[in-house]
Amino acid sequence: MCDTGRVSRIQSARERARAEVTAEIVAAARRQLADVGPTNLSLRAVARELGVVSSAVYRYVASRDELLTLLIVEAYDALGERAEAAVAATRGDAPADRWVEAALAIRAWAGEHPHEYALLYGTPVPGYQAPEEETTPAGTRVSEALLSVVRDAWAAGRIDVPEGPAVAEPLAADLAGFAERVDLPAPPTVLVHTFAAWSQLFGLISLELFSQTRGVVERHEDLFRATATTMAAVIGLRR
Amino acid sequence: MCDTGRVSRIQSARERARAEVTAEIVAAARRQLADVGPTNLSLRAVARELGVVSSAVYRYVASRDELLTLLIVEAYDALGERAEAAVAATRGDAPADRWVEAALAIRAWAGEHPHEYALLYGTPVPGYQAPEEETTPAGTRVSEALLSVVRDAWAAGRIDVPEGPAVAEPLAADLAGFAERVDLPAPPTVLVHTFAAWSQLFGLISLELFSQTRGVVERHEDLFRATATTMAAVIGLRR
DNA sequence: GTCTATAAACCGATAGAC
DNA sequence: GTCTATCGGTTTATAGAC
Repeated sequence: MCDTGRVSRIQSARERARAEVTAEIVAAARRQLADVGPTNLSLRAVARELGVVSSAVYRYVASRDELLTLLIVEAYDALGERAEAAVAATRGDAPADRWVEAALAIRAWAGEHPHEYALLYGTPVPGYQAPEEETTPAGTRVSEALLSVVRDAWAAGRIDVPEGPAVAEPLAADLAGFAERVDLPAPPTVLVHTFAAWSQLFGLISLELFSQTRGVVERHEDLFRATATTMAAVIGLRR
Repeated sequence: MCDTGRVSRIQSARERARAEVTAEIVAAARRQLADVGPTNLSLRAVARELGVVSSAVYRYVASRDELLTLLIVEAYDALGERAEAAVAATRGDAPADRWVEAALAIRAWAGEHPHEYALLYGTPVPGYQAPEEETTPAGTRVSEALLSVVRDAWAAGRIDVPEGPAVAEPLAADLAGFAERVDLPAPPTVLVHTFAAWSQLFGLISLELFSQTRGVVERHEDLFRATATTMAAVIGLRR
């Protein structure tokens, strides 16, 4: 009993050390991401930066792809946390304001971590397939945070369902399934608008970050806020 | 006179041959794009595919980066042409329908050429800076085609300017400058909505193509059409 | 768990013969 | 304009000594 206690304590110390080294490896990889991009991420370069020979790294990370997966999960979690914090901090505020604040938080994170954002929402790395079981939970957090704003508003009766043509059938059923899965019992129209707002948000961030708005406009943040506000209104979120 | 005529005819024949070979090189590069991505595009592999030694390719293309530029311009032109065709084909139709058709055309091209779309609107290639003088003219075509739908509608008085809060000042001036540059004398609100629609369009395409909508919904095209229709209404385009 | 050493590839770009 | 040959780098991943 006492023995197993000591053993497990020793093992956990070992595991802690292991986790620490792994964290250093991921940190070095994150720095590397910035100047070579995800497809040229190199285990050797990571080892070099850590002042260690490449084969040593293989004791902690099985392959280049696994390192990539670690980076992706870490980034999804960081972004998700940020979005969740923004949503939590605005509990009780007007739904439209909550949407805009969440959108701004996501954009801010993207601006601070452009290469990690690109890793998540940019071009997929050729030849790399993210293991869904590991990345999906983390990847869902951001969108779920946004969705929770709409869910809360709907539950509180603070969405003005717009008039307009009903959503036609093949899509309506599809959206009903989605509504059930995410526990958001709003009509299809509201869901379509939510998808529009969601894609607008990531769309503008990507266009900004990937230099498609250069020379078009100067006040990027103001424009972003204005479009996010527009989309909150499109969903019908009250202000 | 006769001599220079012959010489120039010979030279032009030579130039034609040169252009033909260059086209083959670009075509091979385009195929390569699909399985290694833009950052790992390799002059050597292109040469290999053409059954030629790598140094031979340098007679036609100065560097790997120049090859990338050729690919980008080609892709921008193809997409631009497609969008322009959709806009031209719907001349006289309801503005809202024109927007949706143009959006669908862009999405269709992206679906048919995912890797080229990713080259244009995905993560920038690290270490590569596109020469603006060469890529900008081609790159502008798509957005200009979309913008022309709004411009035509505005000129014809077929945009319903929505009520709502005025655009605040630093942004309003910025947008006024944009309006002037693109010759679209619409109020700031309309411009904000146009930007929202534009970013929504590319946003949803990117999210689809980069596998961020997997497991969320099935009827991707229907959803895309619905959101594009929504955004046309947001701009105020009549139907 | 870190090291040396190695295998077996890959790359961009250039020099110089033909 | 295509070839051979070369320079000077890069990579993933493994084997085996310590």
